[in-house]
Amino acid sequence: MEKAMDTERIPLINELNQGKELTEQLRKHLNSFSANETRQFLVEKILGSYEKALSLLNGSAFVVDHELKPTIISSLESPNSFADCSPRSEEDWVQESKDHNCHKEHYKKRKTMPRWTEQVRVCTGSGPEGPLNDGYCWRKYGQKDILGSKFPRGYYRCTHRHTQDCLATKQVQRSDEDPTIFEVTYRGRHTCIQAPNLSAVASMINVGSEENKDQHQQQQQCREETPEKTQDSIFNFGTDFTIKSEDLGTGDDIFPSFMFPSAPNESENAEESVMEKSFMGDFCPSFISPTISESNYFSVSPCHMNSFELGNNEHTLQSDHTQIISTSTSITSTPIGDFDFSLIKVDFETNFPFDVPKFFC
DNA sequence: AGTATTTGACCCTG
DNA sequence: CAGGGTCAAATACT
Repeated sequence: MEKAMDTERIPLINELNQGKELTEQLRKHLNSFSANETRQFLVEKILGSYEKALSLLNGSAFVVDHELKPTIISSLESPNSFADCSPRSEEDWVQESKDHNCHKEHYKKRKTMPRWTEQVRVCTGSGPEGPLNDGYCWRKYGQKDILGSKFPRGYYRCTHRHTQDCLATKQVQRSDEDPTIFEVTYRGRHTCIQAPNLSAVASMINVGSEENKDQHQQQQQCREETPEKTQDSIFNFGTDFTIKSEDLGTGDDIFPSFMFPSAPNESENAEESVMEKSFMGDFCPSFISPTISESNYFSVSPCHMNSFELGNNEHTLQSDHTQIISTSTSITSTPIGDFDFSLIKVDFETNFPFDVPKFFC
């Protein structure tokens, strides 16, 4: 009896210890000039570790095998290292279940994938743009009319599903009562490494800088932006924005995000424009993760954004706000309260380039 | 030509 | 069995 308990607890304790160690390492990296990728990797690892611990607690079948080896950190600068030590992705079990022609198992596991919903309100005069873009590149793979809903539900999966075995998906459903509200349901955590988005922001600050060319190219792979659009958007950064979160008790790592306001858009098809044109598509998901203060409310003074107002941007976006109405209504993952908050903080502090001198006024 | 989206069919769950 | 979620061929776009 006692032994059985131990066999369950030991892996859990190991995971938690690992999370702690990783956090320590992350702290060290915060004080150094480590690459954002390194820090982001650590954050991913930490989250994975906690996630695994949670699934152990839940007895969940959601297995994320983050095997952190001490040597990994030293090779973090190599992008390949991410792939090499990437967690055992959900794709793996999909593949497994395919291989064994075991669809039932596959669906069982799919059911256990972390899932949470967020509502995004788009308050623009001419049409929504940007709010559904959470910093990741999504590819639409289906659309379905839902019984009782006026609007069809769109199904999206991570663009890097095949290249990086990232199984994150999301569903976008426009609200019946208020068409300006989009209900976005996320499933699964991103195991992919997306473009170094914050670096991209930095590169946009240093517009034209030669060394940032690659980053621009990489962003464009996401097919979300033309450089002009991106620039436009970052100017819009200058208006104030807020992050509001009511419930972040999920065990997942994406923490779907608030959006910065972006330029008005004439498009009739809200969802399309939202998915394809918004600036945030290339913004760092970690940065846009809601960093929650005690009051669950975080805002950044426009003053802090002034450095982005580089040009004579005429957009007036006071009414062009995107707001997360609510977040993270976790369905299958266990709320973890304060525990989660600390992770969010780590995430934010780790990725946000506060050390970029130009970022602040 | 390569990549993304659309859409009907298929499969699973409740 | 109905409804939801995913697949994959066809189509559109760049």
